[in-house]
Amino acid sequence: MEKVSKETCKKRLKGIDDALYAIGGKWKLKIIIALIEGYTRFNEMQRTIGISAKMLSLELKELELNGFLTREVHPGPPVVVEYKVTEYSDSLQEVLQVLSNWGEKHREKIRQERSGK
Amino acid sequence: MEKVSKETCKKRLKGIDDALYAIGGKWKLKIIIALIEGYTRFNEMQRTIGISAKMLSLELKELELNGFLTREVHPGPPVVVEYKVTEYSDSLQEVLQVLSNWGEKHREKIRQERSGK
DNA sequence: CCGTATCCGACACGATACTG
DNA sequence: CAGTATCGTGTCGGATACGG
Repeated sequence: MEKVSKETCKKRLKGIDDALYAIGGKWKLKIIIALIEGYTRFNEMQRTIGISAKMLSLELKELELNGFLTREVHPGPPVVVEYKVTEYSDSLQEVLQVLSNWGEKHREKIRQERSGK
Repeated sequence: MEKVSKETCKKRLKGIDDALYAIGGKWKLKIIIALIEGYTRFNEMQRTIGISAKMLSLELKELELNGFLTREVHPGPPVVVEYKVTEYSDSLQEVLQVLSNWGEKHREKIRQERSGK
């Protein structure tokens, strides 16, 4: 012990790799949060997340392809487009929770360090 | 209910934002894993993670500045440089575990979908 | 062994304008 | 409202070479 465990290390690295491939980047997790919290419309999400239309459009397509959400077009008029999370996105709830909590605590730590100077 | 809860949404978005700022990107989590698993040397980590010397050097500096690791130089000869995780990095254990597990399951899901065609 | 320096391409991302 | 098109910029990150 004390020394490197190559197997578990490789396994964890691989897992992180796969996760980042699917949900890495600046926007994907945020979009999924917005969807989970109930946002369904394009412009609504754009404002909430603070993302450009271009990026949102691109990311939504990727997320749909990967099974995280569905895109429904309700013929109008007015035509309405709704984005909804799939059940599969629920598997991310724990990830979201843990990561968001950590980020919150981390921010708090940074804040204290700066005021402590 | 059913409708958007703006408060919790904003809070989660902010948390994710802070987290990604500190540990986002392609390499930081992987480096921390390698350190936690016991790797301490530069070249060792480089090979294990599959990262270029340039990026590893850059990321190590950032991680040190943010309190995730320490850099120890043991005068030689031969001179030995060791990188070690700080206690604070332990706060990431849960994040790492959850994310890595999710990634593993996700990969498995993708694999099955492809073979199922 | 532990890096730094330099060059370079790819692309992530933003801003803006425009369309049905 | 829900996007697409275009343009421009910065950063990411690999390859290579080099130095203590």
